[in-house]
Amino acid sequence: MENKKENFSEWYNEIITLAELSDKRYPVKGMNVWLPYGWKIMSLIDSIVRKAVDKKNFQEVNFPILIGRSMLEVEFEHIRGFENEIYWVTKGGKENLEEELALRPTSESAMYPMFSLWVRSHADLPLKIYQIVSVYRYETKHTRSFIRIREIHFFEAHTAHATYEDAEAQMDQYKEIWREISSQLCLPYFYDQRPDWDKFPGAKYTIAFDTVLPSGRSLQIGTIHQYGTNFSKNYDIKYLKEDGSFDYVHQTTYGMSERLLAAIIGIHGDDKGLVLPPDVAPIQVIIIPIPGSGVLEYARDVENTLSTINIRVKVDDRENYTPGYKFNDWEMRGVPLRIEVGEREVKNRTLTLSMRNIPGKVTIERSKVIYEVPDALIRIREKMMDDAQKVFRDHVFRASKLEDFTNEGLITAFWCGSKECSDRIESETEKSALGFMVGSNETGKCVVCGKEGRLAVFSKSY
RNA sequence: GGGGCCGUGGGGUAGCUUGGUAUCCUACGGGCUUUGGGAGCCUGAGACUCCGGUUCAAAUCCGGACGGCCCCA
Repeated sequence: MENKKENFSEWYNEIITLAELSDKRYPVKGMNVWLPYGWKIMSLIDSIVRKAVDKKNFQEVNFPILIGRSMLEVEFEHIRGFENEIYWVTKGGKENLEEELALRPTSESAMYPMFSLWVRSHADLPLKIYQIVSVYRYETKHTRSFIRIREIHFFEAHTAHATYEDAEAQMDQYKEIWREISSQLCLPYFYDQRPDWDKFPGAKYTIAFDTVLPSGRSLQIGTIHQYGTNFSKNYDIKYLKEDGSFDYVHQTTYGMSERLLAAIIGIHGDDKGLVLPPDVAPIQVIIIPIPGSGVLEYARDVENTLSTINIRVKVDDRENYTPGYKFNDWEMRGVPLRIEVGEREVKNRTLTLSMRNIPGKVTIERSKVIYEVPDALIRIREKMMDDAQKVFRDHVFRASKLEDFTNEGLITAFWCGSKECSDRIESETEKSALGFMVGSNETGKCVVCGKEGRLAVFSKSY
């Protein structure tokens, strides 16, 4: 196994193959074959997301993958932001299509013509929907599993509101949703308001959730966008107000992808392999029987008990592998909690527990398993969050001048907000502006030009 | 966008300079045996990315396609 700190890129690739998350041999560039274990983790991430947004009254929908050229090509900056990375379907069988069809790169242009039909009056607002689907982007930069791919597993929420204030309140609610999701995935982050030249095409403004991987490069793991009326004016989404007049709706979106999985792999993994947050572990508890009389029955009994309290548990009863092999195997796959049972445990009515991210083994009484196991899973999650926060803090550096931009990681510094100063920083340090740090009111002199600026975050990003 | 490196069983590789029999590790099937931190022995199956060229003969040399990796903008 590669060394994670020294050789992050190689380590990352290797663990994806070893843990059987995806099969990289598919012969079309940028396409990911999800293997059962990887897909299960992603599905668990999706269900956490679903639960969090459902609670806020979002409704799940599913739009078509194909978008007519005329729907996409409403004349404004949205399409120009994507035109270089759209896959086009130009033929049906042997015939050229009368209107070419795009594989959605994101779904605004698919959804908003329908929004225009759905929204009649203020009583239809707010409209809050989401979908979890594949979107397609013809990436020209080199692809990387779960980080830069051409078929993206995409969560996208879209809303429409009567007023800008309502849309702003939605932006705050997104942050509340993200706080819940990120704590279950144990992911630390900054909120950065993207510079105008880097915001989502068509948006009024974009706030990104940025984290950092052990390579020192930042990874955008989520974005929320305020559209104002930019899209509703182009897609004609109007509603009848109480006073009888018409007005355009104000819109927002929220996007995330399998980069969440990339962040989990990169941030929590170690030189033994994956470390999965209990909430997304396909197997939360693995029971390893050490062969002996009565052991297997004892193990299965514990498995049944844990199943009844909805723990994802499995007995590894493979006969052709030694316990030592199984220990290493499941640690590599990131299973949070292991229970060892042998004749010793059977005789004493005990269980031996080993937590993936906490050294040592502890012995508990068999009769207390339904309390001890959930408790251990909580401790594992808390430790993961603490460790991740610590590493994140260790990768954030404060700079007061350009010469301080030397560290591998996120740099915080004052910046006037101009493109010229950001370009200068990029050419001299390879790091570019992720944007102003949201939530900070600190002001000071721009590290480049010396004009009045605000606290911003810089990094080399994926 | 520009430049460089590379494609050999499922994975990792040797062989390529100097053309002729394809190496090892691992994983996989069968058998015996073992099992409290990656056991051992026996045995079996499995590969030169594709298309074209040179040649008596191509994994090896030449051209192209496809795919992968890295660096710079």
